[in-house]
Amino acid sequence: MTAPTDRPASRPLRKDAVRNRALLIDAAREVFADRGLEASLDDIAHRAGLGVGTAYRHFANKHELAEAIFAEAIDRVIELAEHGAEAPDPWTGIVTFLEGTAEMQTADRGLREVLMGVHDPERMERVNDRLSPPMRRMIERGKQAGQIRPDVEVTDLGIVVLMLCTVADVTGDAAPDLWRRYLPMLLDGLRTGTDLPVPPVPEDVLRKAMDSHKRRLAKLSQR
Amino acid sequence: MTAPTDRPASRPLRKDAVRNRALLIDAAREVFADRGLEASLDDIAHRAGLGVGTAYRHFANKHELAEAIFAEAIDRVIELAEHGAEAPDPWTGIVTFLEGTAEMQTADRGLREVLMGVHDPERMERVNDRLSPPMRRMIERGKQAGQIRPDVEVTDLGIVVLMLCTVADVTGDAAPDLWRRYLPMLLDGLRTGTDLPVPPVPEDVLRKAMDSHKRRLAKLSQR
Amino acid sequence: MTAPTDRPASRPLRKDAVRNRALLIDAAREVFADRGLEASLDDIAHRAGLGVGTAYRHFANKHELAEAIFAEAIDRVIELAEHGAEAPDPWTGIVTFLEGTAEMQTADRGLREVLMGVHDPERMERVNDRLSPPMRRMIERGKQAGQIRPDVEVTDLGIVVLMLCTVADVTGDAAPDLWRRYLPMLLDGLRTGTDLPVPPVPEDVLRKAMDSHKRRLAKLSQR
Amino acid sequence: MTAPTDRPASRPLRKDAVRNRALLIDAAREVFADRGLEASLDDIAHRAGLGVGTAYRHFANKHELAEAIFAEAIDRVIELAEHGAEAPDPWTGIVTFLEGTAEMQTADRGLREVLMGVHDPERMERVNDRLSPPMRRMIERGKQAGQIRPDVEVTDLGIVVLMLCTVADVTGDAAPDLWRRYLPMLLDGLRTGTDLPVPPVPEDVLRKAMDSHKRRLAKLSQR
DNA sequence: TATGAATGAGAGTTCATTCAT
DNA sequence: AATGAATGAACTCTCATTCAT
Repeated sequence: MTAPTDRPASRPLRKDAVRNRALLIDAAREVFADRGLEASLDDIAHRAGLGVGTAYRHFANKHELAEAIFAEAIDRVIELAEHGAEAPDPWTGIVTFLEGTAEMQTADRGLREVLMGVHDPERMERVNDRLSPPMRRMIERGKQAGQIRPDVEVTDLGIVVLMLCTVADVTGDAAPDLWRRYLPMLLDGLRTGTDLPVPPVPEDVLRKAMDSHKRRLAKLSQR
Repeated sequence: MTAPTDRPASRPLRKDAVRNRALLIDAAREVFADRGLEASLDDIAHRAGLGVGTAYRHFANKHELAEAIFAEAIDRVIELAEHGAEAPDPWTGIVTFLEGTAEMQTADRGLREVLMGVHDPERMERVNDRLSPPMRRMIERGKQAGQIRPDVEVTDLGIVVLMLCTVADVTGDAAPDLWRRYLPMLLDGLRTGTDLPVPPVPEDVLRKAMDSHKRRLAKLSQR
Repeated sequence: MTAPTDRPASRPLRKDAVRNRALLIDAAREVFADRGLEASLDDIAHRAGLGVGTAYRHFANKHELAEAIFAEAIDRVIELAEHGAEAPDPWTGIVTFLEGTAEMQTADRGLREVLMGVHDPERMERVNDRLSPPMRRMIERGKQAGQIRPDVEVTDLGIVVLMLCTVADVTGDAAPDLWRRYLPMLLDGLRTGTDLPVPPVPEDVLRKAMDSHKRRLAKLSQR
Repeated sequence: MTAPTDRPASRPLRKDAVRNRALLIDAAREVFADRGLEASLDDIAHRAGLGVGTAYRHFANKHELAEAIFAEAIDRVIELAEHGAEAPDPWTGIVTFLEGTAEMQTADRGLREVLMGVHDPERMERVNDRLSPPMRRMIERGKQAGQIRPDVEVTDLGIVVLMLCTVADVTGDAAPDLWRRYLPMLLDGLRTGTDLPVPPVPEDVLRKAMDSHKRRLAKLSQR
């Protein structure tokens, strides 16, 4: 019997177990921040002052640990999207969403990697399932308000985030705010600008593409 | 070292070595393109029809092999930059450079990864030394022609490439041309657009940042 | 040890313990029957609705738990032997004993494995101490009645059971009754048949042999 | 690239590699003999004075190593069957086959385990494919000569071997010849004897049964 | 010089057993 | 007394790198 990750609400976990789970998550955050998702569970466990087995009691595998760490962050990203979709002014909503997302990812390399895909594809699918609707709404509302060009699609929003994410990923601590320099460029692209020569990716195609991208990267963290 | 400098008629050995080096690089390109930088040296050597040992005669490391590939590709990127810097119309030069670079990276996953940074920082340094001047010229000429906004810097060009590169990396075979959709956005950003709220990164800062980024990623290939 | 010997009205605790012991044995039987002796104690405990720790309160080892099961089953086997030894017709007694034993083992994979030796040798010793006398009596009576050839020994009976047991073990659910096909062969062997070219094993030799056999197999369950 | 087990005849393996392969096989034989098939590859490699990696260069996994060790022995068992099938007197052929097989298994615990099924089911399948025809011929010829009762089937022969094998497995070194005592019993069963109350297993059913038996046991050696 | 065999650290994972709650 | 969290050794397998042939 493994991976109690989603215990439906059964027994509320012993006090020391709670503490150790927290220790593990803290340690994982630190270690992942230091050395990225390729760090070994052994290292994480020992940084937490615990044995490997304990890590495996709490998380079925590395994947789940990473998930646990970033679940919360992902929740907040989704919240950001939902807020963005409900903002009084659609355009402001989009800008706020993109800024917020980029800010979060700037602050946390682990999160960046996770959102860029070094992760379990299936769980990612679910994340996308939650992220798509508000993003779609943002776009729709922007179009209706004449703020977004008609040929923009949901996937464009995702790609924009991705590009900003890359900037943050590369500049890292050295220039943590550089992405802000490119945000307006991309916003302009969404809003006006010259014609876009290539049509957007259909959403399912993008998902599949990202899946295989992730699957590849995932091997790294799985080992 | 046996009778080194001057082997009158028996240079064929040298030729063999050259051929093997080429075979290795080709094989590495193929294998990396297929399976990314996590492919094993064994696989690469065998794809080249050689033994692992031979690979190690030519390259001290998996690192160096990747570098070699990088080197060749970078040579072509630098050529592209130099052509771009000499184009009759500065703006066209820039566009052509960016398109060419992105095209190259689209075609080869390994190259993408390598250019995105899984690499030896020092060699990268030298690459930048060669890439900077033409890129700087492109920008300067563009500014003089009034085609590029005055606050754009060399580093911006690099970042733009990086962002396009990410698009290609994620969409992969599923939508190999999608990056073209975002190129105009970013070109617009370079040309006109709203103000850029954050100043560009000084070049040395970016270099350092990318260095550490690379160092982190490099661990993957080192294993 | 708190106020041990004499707890006047509060014996319920003791009752609980008895119940839990039974629960564990039942669960172990089921799980072992399903998945063999390689099942984990965790699984068994949970099937019993108890914690692992509780299992360890009752049984020092996975060993001992298996023993406990063995013990109960062996009790029944011994009963079978005793009945067989007292049957009005000696031959019928033997046949009934062999059939009954084989039937029991057919029904329960765990029991089969346990009786085939994955077990603590010392406890086994004691089992043999109890099993030998009735088996010996069966043989003696059979000989006196002229139903059993004179050179048959107690150990032969054990070996015959073992052979039938193997048949059941291998055919499993696919042909749970196949062993019945071979029982008459072996019965014939006990009764008449050509000369047996090799003398029977002295009982102590067989015991030692089985001991080491068991010791080897026991490692499997010890892990 | 792994498991050169069946290299078609490519390069003939380096001299030291041949030596090490032999060392590994010897070590495996010893270790398996000592501690059974559950011994770890690590242990075997070190007993051979080699690193684990070397073991994995020669054999894709534990299975293949065991196979390699017993491949030869299995070949000899099959030869025995083929000789048995061609003996001038059918009955003598059968007896010789059974005796020979039992003798071989008596001498080698590892072989016993392998033939009893602690092994890769698929390869076992192939063994059976080679063993069935001669065994079938033995039976057919025996029946035609009136030496074998008409309701005996190929599977019976296999089961008989199995039973003898068990005897040898349990008595081990203590009474290595005891199985000979039971061979005549079973031979009588094949030849005359009382009616067999249960029909023989169809061959495919037995195979499936043994497969699942093996699969279960295989887990032990696979870990 | 080229080869590929050998190495061994290291990764992920499991589970019998102990021990704090 | 019962629980289940913690432990860590053990196991299989991979791969960058070295070195004998």
